[in-house]
Amino acid sequence: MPELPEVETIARGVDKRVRGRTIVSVWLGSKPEPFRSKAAEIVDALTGSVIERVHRIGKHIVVDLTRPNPSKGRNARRSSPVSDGKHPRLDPHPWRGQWLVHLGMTGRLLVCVPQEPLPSHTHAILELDDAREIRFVDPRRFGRLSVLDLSAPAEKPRKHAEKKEIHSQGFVGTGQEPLEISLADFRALFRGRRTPIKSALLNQKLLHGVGNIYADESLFRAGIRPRRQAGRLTGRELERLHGAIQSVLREAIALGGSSVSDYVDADGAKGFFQLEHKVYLRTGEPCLVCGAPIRRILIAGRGTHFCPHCQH
DNA sequence: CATGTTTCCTGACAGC
DNA sequence: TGCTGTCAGGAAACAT
Repeated sequence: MPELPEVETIARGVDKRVRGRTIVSVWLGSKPEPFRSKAAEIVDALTGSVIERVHRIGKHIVVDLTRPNPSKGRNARRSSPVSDGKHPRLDPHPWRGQWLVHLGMTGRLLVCVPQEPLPSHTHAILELDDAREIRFVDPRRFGRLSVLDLSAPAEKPRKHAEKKEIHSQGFVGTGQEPLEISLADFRALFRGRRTPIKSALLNQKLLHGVGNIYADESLFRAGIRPRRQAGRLTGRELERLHGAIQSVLREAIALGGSSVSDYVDADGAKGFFQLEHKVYLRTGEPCLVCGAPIRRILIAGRGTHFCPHCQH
């Protein structure tokens, strides 16, 4: 299941491969679940657009798009410079947009040549101008695709804008970045919350990017039991947790993420952080620090792994 | 508002 | 072998 380190790995890989390319055509599958925007809006936003950059915010892959010469009437601008046919000048006011990809549980974003056999559960294909394509594949269909039109008038709030996920400059995510948040802000996130710390870590409106694997691994590293009330952790414990989350995520990114179930990066390569897991999916196995059997409980419907001896 | 529960999906796996 | 049932889990929708 792709969490922050996996999404970061994929975004970097896709960026390296497709930055600067133009999307020539778009195919979307007929299953509706993966599409958060209307199919026509996705096709409109992507077709003919240049991929300026691919990056990560929370668990979302964000693809920045521009289109120097809008073709659709809705996007046309009076100020579009007229090309002289020889010198395609840079438009000072290009159409701008973003393609947002959430991989859910089983989503993949792959860059390959069209000759590569098409996996089943392929929901979107973007043909590029260098005869390669970007494929979105997701068997379980928990993943989501959407587009943002950043050139739309700012007066009328865009979709999701009221949820404060969208800034005028684009998608900003649902919560705070775990790798950037200060200790003071981190502490403030949990103040007064009675929910278990594990649930709070999974809440994307607080921190975004941490999922089940890294919540469990971080709590183990910080020596904190997952059922502890978030608001009752001591300052010292929150400081350990803040450090644990950041070190776990950084190490995982360095190893290309964790390949459990079927996670692969943009090249189809696996990560290696699953070899470093201390508690996740190790139910009944001895703790690597003290030897006590790792326990598994259910919190907020999620399998939660911890060492009953090392975590308090 | 805060928190807990249900729902969506398919592949993997257990049991017969 | 092949069927059926169960389960996992991110996040939105719904309930309390």
